[in-house]
Order: sequence, then C-alpha cells, then structure tokens
Amino acid sequence: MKLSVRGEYAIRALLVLALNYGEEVVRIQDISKQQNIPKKFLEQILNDLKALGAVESRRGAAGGYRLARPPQNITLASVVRHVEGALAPVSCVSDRFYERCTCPDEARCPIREVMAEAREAVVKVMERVTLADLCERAQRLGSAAQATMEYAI
Amino acid sequence: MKLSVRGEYAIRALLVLALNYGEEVVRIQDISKQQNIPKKFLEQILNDLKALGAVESRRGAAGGYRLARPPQNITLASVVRHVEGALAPVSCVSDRFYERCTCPDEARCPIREVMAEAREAVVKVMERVTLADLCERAQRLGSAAQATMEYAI
DNA sequence: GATAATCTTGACCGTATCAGTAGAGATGGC
DNA sequence: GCCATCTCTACTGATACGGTCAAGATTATC
Repeated sequence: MKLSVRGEYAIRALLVLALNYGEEVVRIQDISKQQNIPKKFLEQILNDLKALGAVESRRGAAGGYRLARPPQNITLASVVRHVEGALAPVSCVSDRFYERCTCPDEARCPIREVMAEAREAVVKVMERVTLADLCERAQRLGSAAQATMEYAI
Repeated sequence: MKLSVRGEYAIRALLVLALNYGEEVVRIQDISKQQNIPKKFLEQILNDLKALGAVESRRGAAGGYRLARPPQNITLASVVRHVEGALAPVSCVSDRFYERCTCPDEARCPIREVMAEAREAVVKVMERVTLADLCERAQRLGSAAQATMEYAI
C-alpha cells in the first residue's frame, strides 16, 4: 500500500516549484540539495513530470524547471497517478487502470466492495489536495521549505 | 499504492475459511481451485497466516485449514499489515512501521500531513471491516463464494 | 565565438521483491 | 503400510526500484 520513493520525490520537488511559482526557474541542483534527493535521479523524475504537463524547463545556462500550470491546478492525485499508476489497492476497482481480477465472480465479490471503499477514501484526499494547498499548509507550519522560498527570492 | 497479489490471495482464502467457519477444515486444494490461486503459492500464504494466529491447520490425510478465531475477530487491517507491512503510503506516517524520511523537516512537512490523512482514511476502512462483515456482504450479494459454502457443507 | 552551466537522453547496474515452482519430508486417517 | 495431506526450504525467472554514468544539445554570458 506504499508510495514508491520516486513518487515521494516527485511531490517534494513539485512543492519546491510551487513555493517558487511566478519566480524564475529553479535549478535541479538546488532542489536536489534542499530536499536530499539524488540529482541524477531527480532529473529523470522532473523530465517525466514534463510529460504530465505539470512542469516546463528552460535549457542551457541559467536553465531550470518551473511549474507549467498554476499550483491550484495540479492535484496530488494526478501526480501520483502519472508517476505510480493506480490509486486503488486492487486494479479491479480502478477506473483508469482497470484490469479484471482472477476471482471467480467479480461482480459479486465482497472484497471488491471493500476495496472500492478504500479507494474512494484515498482518492477523496488526493483529488482534493492541490499544490496550492500544500503551499498554504507549509506557510501555516512555518516549514523549512518556506525558508527555501525566501532564500530563492 | 497497490496491494500485492499475495495480499489479495490471503484475503480471498480467509474469506473462504470464514464462510466455512464452524465446519471441518478446508483443503488447500479446494480453496485453490475455487479461487483460482496457484496451490503451491497458497500453501506459503496460509502457512504465513498461521503465524498471525488467524488460521490453524490439521495435518495428514483429511487435513486442511480453518480459522483459528471467530471471523468477527479478524480485521482486514491486521491481515494486510501482516502480509504486506504498513498501510500508510509513506513510512514516516506509519505508527507500527515508522521510519524517518529524508525530507529536511519532518515535523513541519505539509506532505506528511496529507499522507497522514490518506493513511487515516484507509485505516478507517480496513480496521472496521472484519471477515464476518465480508461474509455478510457475500450473503447480501449472493455471490459465488456463498455457493462455495453450500457445496462445502 | 569560446566557455561554462545547465538540461536531455539513453544505457547501465546491483539489489530486492514478487509470483510462482519444485521437491523432500512429516503427519495422520484408513 | 499406503496415500493424501500439510510443512519447510530452496530455487527461479521476471520485473521494478533506486540510482549512476557518460555523451550530447542548448543557451547565457563574457
């Protein structure tokens, strides 16, 4: 039931970019240092997020990454789905990653009912929370990530 | 965010045993056939569930498995935790499988807050649902699993 | 235009986990 | 004693995970 490290890194990187939204691009190197994410690995992840349309990059010297859309427009659900795949615990209750399962009678499977409830519960949280929400929370918590923002400005 | 096949098989097997609770032991072979689970793989899983105290076995000819406790006494949460590990999406919000994460300031991490909410949502479902609940649902759904029960009696 | 800093791309690698198989052994009913 | 069953350990093949490396393309700046 766990998120992979890759997914966690993606969210952490996006949070940094969201805190710097409207500013110039942020270098991979800076995100890497501030968030303790291996630089080369982070390159892959950010590049992948470009395919999602969540970030855009500027190449060359003074290059870097920035959000491609406003933070309130990017939900955690979309990020996790893109990086990890289904949010559902079993794929027979996933709507975008549905696969038939091996149980004898899917339509009348009591386990499936419960898993669907679990899925609903998770989706409800992840769909509601946007990067903008994370920024608000960060502000409320007075986190180190916020200090990052001030430093970046 | 997905359950492994192993975890799914465990639950399906336990459901069969729960539907036959009070009766004689059920053979691995029967569970295997009814639920489309590879027999040898199921052996491992059931054996593992014995360590949890959820099932007990009788050896030799006319041997098999049965629940070691009443179905209303076995929650999905306990099963999944035993077979899969943490229910939480990231281990820094898990209480029984806690591990510090690599982010700069765990105490003030806005992502952690959200993940804790997601965890709560899942735990709430899995902790509430017992094998007895699954049996009730099966009855209500009139599922093939129930037909299984009748056959077994 | 040379240079240096950055992103881009794709190959690569070691490890762990997953799903499943195999086989020898222990147990108990008949 | 026979045979069907559970028990236990080892093994395998595939895949994903986490991460590194190297060479190249792009662009700001001097």
